[in-house]
Parts: sequence; C-alpha cells; structure tokens
Amino acid sequence: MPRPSHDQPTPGELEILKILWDVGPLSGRDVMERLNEDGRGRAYTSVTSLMNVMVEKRLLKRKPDGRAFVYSAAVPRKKALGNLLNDLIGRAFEGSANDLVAHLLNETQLSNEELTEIRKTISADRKKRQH
Amino acid sequence: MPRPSHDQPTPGELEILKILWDVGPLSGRDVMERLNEDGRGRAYTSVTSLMNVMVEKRLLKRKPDGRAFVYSAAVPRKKALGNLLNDLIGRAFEGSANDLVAHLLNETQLSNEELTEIRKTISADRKKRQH
DNA sequence: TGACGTCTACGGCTAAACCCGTAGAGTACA
DNA sequence: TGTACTCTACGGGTTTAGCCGTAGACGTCA
Repeated sequence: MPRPSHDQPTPGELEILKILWDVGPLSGRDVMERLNEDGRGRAYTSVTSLMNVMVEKRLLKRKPDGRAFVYSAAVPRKKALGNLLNDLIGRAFEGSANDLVAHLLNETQLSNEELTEIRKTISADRKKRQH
Repeated sequence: MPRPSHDQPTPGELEILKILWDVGPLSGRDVMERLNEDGRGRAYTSVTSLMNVMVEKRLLKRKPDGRAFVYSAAVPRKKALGNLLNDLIGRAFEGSANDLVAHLLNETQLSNEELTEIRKTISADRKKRQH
C-alpha cells in the first residue's frame, strides 16, 4: 500500500496558502517572490508546479489573467488551521483538546508574556460565551 | 532538492511511539499486534522495517532478547509531543502559542465539557505557578 | 522582422513514507 | 533427524513532496 494521502496541506503548501490568505490573489511570479523572501531561491517552475498540484487538490483556485494565471486560496484560513489542529489533537493527544493545552502549559517553555496572553484569551472567550 | 527531512515523527512512527510509551519495551511482534488492533492488517515485516528506520533516526532503541529484538522509545513522550506542538505553532501560527489557543477556542467546535476542562487546566496552571 | 522575455505544459529527478516478500539462520518439538 | 515455526536482513514496489529544465506559444519592442 502506498503512503497515505494526508489530506492536510503539506508544509510547503501551507507556506503558499499563508501568502494568499494574507495578500489575496496573486500571480505565480508574485507568489514565488514572496516565498523567496525567506532566502531559499526556489525556481519559478518549482512554485507553479506545486501550485498546480494544489489546484488539483482543491486547495487553490486559478483564473486566467491575460496570458498568465492568478491563484487564490480555495480553503478559508480558519478551516485549514482548524483541520491542522484537529489532526494533531487526534494523532498525538487522543482527541483531547484539553490534553493539548495542558501539554502546552506544562511541557513547553512559554514566556510569561505568552502565558498572560493565553490567560487573557481564555477569559475573554468565557465572557464572550455568556453572551 | 529533495523533500526536507522533517525531524518530527511521521504519523506511522507516532503510532508506534505511543504504544511503546504506554506499555513499555516490546518485541516487534507485540508492537505489530497492538498496531493491528485498529483493523489495518499490517504485515510483520512492514512493522519491523518501519521500526528499523526509527532506530536509525534515534527514535527507538533496540536490544537483543534471545533471538529477537526488544524495542523501546528513545525519545520521551513529553519532548516528542512538545516538538510536534512547537512545529505546528511555528508553521501555522507564526510562532504564537496564543494564536493557537485562540484558534482552538474560536474556530474549532469544542464541547462544553472540553471548554470547562480547558479553563480548569489554565487556572490550575496559574495557581501552580504562583508557587 | 527579429531578438528577447515570460508563461504554461510536461516530464523527470531524489528522497521519504509505507508496504511487503523471500531467503537463510536459528529454535522447538515430535 | 525432520518438520514447522519465527526471527532478521535485504531488496523491491508505489505514492507523495519538492525541486527543476526544456520546449513551445505568445507578447513586446527596436
């Protein structure tokens, strides 16, 4: 049996999605330039080839624009990140979101700033939910 | 350039690690039987072959036991899960643990039970930290 | 018209993930 | 001794991820 197809965006695919989520529809060349701001000098065809795979996977949409294509995300950011989170919760934390949070607090070293931020997030969420 | 070596345990590797973390050192056959409780009928050689790769990656250790090997996790659970979490935070949430928690609360549908659990976890953590 | 540049389509490459089968050595038991 | 079983070692197979190069179409500008 082959390697299981993961259904989640791969790391490289996520990079592209993040760019398109942030700045909206872009040409292949624009995506390449943004990607390569990290210093890795990907070739133009590497990027478009990856994006074409993503179109087949329904992660991206593309429309002709003159002679070229304009690509845009076909999956909303919130949903994609939620899937990624749920995938990790399912694979590593027996499906318990609470286990994940507990691990985050106990086993990773968070700065005090991050801790207070998280506490604020939690209490704000509680207030929001009691209408 | 090839696919970047991910440094994190793959999904299949994580399954094996979870078994060894839970029940301690096991023979290849025992690991196979536990794995196959999920219904997928992996062959014995599939499992041992995967575990041998994991030994090379230093994810597992093995010791001869009579004619066979006994495998054990070479990476502590807390560290491996922490790495997995940090990897996701870095790739998907711009390095912000708080963003991850916020996403968990806002964008994934958690049950009320899970929400109260998480709140308890957070406040227990706070109390623990004010020694 | 010709030189140049950019775009797509296509195919190919390496390595990882995951899956197995077979051969040969060792053990156990009748 | 012979049969049956189990283990390791080894190699192979398929799919995906990520990376490119080249060919051919098309546009621009001198």
